[in-house]
Formats: sequence, structure tokens, C-alpha cells
Amino acid sequence: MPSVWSSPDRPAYPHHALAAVLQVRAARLHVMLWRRENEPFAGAWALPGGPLLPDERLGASVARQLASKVEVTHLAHLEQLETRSDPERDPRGRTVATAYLGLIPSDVDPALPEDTGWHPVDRLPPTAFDHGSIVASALLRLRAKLSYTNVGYALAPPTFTVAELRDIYVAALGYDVTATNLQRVLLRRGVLEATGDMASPGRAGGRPAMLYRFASTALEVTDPFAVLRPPSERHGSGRRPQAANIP
Amino acid sequence: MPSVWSSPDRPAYPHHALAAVLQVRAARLHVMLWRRENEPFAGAWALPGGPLLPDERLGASVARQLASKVEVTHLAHLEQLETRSDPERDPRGRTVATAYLGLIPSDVDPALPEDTGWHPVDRLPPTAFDHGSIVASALLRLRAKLSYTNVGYALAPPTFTVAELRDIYVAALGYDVTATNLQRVLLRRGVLEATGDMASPGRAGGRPAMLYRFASTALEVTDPFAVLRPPSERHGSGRRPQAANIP
DNA sequence: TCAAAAGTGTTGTTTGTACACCCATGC
DNA sequence: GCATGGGTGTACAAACAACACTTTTGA
Repeated sequence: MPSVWSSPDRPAYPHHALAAVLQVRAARLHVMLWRRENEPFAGAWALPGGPLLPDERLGASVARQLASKVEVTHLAHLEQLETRSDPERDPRGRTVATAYLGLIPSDVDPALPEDTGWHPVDRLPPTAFDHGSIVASALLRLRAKLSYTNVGYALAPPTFTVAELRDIYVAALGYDVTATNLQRVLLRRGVLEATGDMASPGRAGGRPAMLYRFASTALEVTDPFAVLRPPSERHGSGRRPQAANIP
Repeated sequence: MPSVWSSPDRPAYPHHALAAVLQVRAARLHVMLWRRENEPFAGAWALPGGPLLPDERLGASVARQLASKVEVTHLAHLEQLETRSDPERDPRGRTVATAYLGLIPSDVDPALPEDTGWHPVDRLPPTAFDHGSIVASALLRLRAKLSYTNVGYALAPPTFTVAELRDIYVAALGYDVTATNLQRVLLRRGVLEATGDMASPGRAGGRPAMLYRFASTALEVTDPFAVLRPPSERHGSGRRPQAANIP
């Protein structure tokens, strides 16, 4: 097998896999960043990631590199985001980077290396390379998918009350959502299901809350676009169109 | 931390930019493919594309490579789709490829090189590499975006009747849409606007149709998700959430 | 008995589909 | 006038937001 290394007629580029790992912590959405020790961007914060290895796929590469930061089993969701190719993105020389979006449920608090920490997405420290804008992309992607898929499962604990879920959605979406309507929408869509258990009220009292869980922990499109749908099932074949790799 | 940059192995990979260019032709959605002359996959059909050059961004690379096939000015839309990294995707050796989705309006018929042609997406010839599944991804992306953005402008001529637009949507979506409701939805959303002109009826007669155009020829999200919207504008700040890089 | 928290009922609005009906033209 | 499309009007349904109201607990 020919070498993967560069030759004059086959220009080759170091390829990095990056992860924007998001988690709701203390009612705010955070992203995992590590502090660079060396130039370039010494002291700035960067997304975890690193070079793609010769017989690795990008998805596996991200997972491998994240393994040095957190237990990968905590990652409830991982999806490809976009590929950045600006020749100037790394001052040391040209690299191409493919970014992934990762999500961690709010109930785990993985031990992180010394140089790594969580930062609120709406108040990022100085970031290295183009990582700041990658975080912005990740945010947009997450917010979109929260609205029309069941990705919430990747941010929420295994079971939760509607109020707890509301706090997670509010943190992730960045705007207010009422528990009443959140419950109704997600139940109607079959995204949530009751566990049958109840949470005990806090010391302030109040009616005990039901515990819910996500009905599925695989990504599903739950709100196939309301518009331009195919003719209704009454006469037709009943097939709805594939609900898109949004992506 | 040891620098990966100074260490001897800094694996690099040839990177290809590919384009799945779609156009509605004769009431069917087609994709542009060229026939490979040489091994591997000699005789199979491939997406246009080629190697990323040393100071090129991926978007520019796709545009450059497409220029050898069609006039790039015909490309009404171009967006990044996804990056494929399977080590086995090219039997000659490892490559990474980033695919783009391109759209050409139905009223142009660009001259193509000898080896290049249009193929209905629902009846592809044998395809090279992973290009068949990339076409499938492009299709899903297009269909999703037709429903909640104004991408239609990139498939339609500058002006058109609702019936003509309907035919384009039907071809692209792969299921039936009524002209009546398509018109209503797109007008209500402000996606379409009347030109004031009329089309002359065919020789079979019939009421003359109004000519419409897309109000904007830049990609816009026209149906920010109907769900989990922020509190209504009546009291709040009125800001809707960023409508996502769907992408 | 009161405050706190959870959940349900109800109403109004928006947005879409379905389908009947009216309109303008060629022959 | 009549066939052939084009366009509008109306009815119906689904999905959601808003908000009042009821339920169930702790103190």
C-alpha cells in the first residue's frame, strides 16, 4: 500500500479531529476546553483533539483523543459537525480539521486532567485557532436538534422530573421554556415516557414530581418538517419521506 | 506534553474535495457524474472532484474542480456536506474526502465534457468509491432544506409559474405536492413574490398563470422550528433563536 | 392552614392539508 | 360554449403557547 505521506503530485495534509463536548452544568451550558501550554496560542483554550492516525476513521479518532480527557462511555452522543480548511488556521503550517459535536449527560461529572476544564459557552475564554467559531457551530447544531429530535437524552440524566429537564433545555437553548408546555410537547411526540416512580419533594414541600425518561436513547427525528409533507396516509402509501440528515 | 509537531511522525493524507451537483432535468432530479477511464473503478461513475491544493480552502477547491465541468456561475448554491475518512475508501491508499452539495437551476443546460453526464438520482449507474452513498446524503440534505429553507431558488429558473415550481419540488422531494398548497405556503412565508407578469397559456388554453420569483437568492431559514420556540414577542425581547446551521 | 411545586384543563392562534368552486384563456 | 389549466375561498385538523386552576406535599 502506498504511503500516506505527501509526495509532490499528491499533496497531503495533517488532519486533526476535534471535539466540541457540551454539558449542562449548574444550569449553564459548558464546553470542554484545555489550556495550551505551548505556542502557538500558549495560554489560550483549545478543543480536545489531535491528529488522525493512519488507519483510523475520524469518528474513532475523536473518541480515542477524548479518551485521554474523559471516560468515553460518558459521551451519550457524537456526530460530525464540519471540516475547516483555512490554510491559515494553524500558523505552524497547513492542517485540515474535522470537528465533532459531543454531548455528556448532566448527571455525570467526569474527572478531567489538570489542564482541562468546563467553560460556559456564552462566556468563553480566549480560544486557540478557529476553535471559538467551532464552538459556535456546535451550539447552533445542538439548539436546532433539540427542537426537532430527541437529542435531549444525551444531555439529561437517565431519569428526571419535568422541572429538571426544563432546566437543561433552558440552559442549552438559551431562552425560557415552560415546564408545562415542554412536558406536553415531548409526551405528545412520544419522546418522554413516565417511569412510574416519583421524586420526593424538597424540604420546601410541594407535590411530588413524576420521574420520566427518554423513550429512546438513539437519535431520532421527532418533528419531521411540518411543511411540504407528502399527501396524507388516507389514500397514499403512507410513507413519510426520510427525515433527513439534518445532518 | 510532548509536541506532536516536532515528532517524526506527523501523518498527512491526500484530501479530496467532491461535489454532488444536483439539477432537475425533465421532471427528475439528476446528479452530475463522470465516467472513470482508469482503475480503480474503471467504467464506474464518480462525482466530480479532485485533490485539495496547498493553499486552497475546500470550498474554493470544489469550485475550481467543478469549473472544468461546468461554468461555475451556474452553481446557484454550494454547501459543505460531510467528510469521509474510511481508510479503505480508496483502494490505492488512504484519502480523506469532503463532499459538497451543489445545485443548478433547471433552466440552464451547461455543456459538459465528453465523459460527464447527468443521471437520475433514483437510478444511479454503478458508482465508484463511496460516491453512491454521498449522493444519498446529498439527497437527504436537499430534501430537508427544501422543507424549511428557501433553497428552492437554487433549483428554479429566475421566474416561473407555480405549476412549474411544483414540478421542480415534486422531482426533488420525490413525492407529490399540490400546486395550491405549495403556493400558499411559500407565499405566506414570504419566500415567493409575484413579478407582476403573466405566462401565456399553452395552445390547450387555460387561464394565464402569474409569474413568481424567489424573494431572496441567499439561503434563509424560513421555518425556524415550529417547536420549543422562545416565549412570544408580546412581552419578551422578541428575539427568536438563531435559526441554526442545519447546516 | 398556608406556601410551594407539579400537573391538567381550556382557550386561542397559527399553520398546514383537502377540496370545492370560481376565473381566464384557446379553440 | 366548453375544455383546460390557474387561482381563491372555506372547512377541517394538528400542534403549540398561554394561563388559570387543581392536586399534593412539607412545615
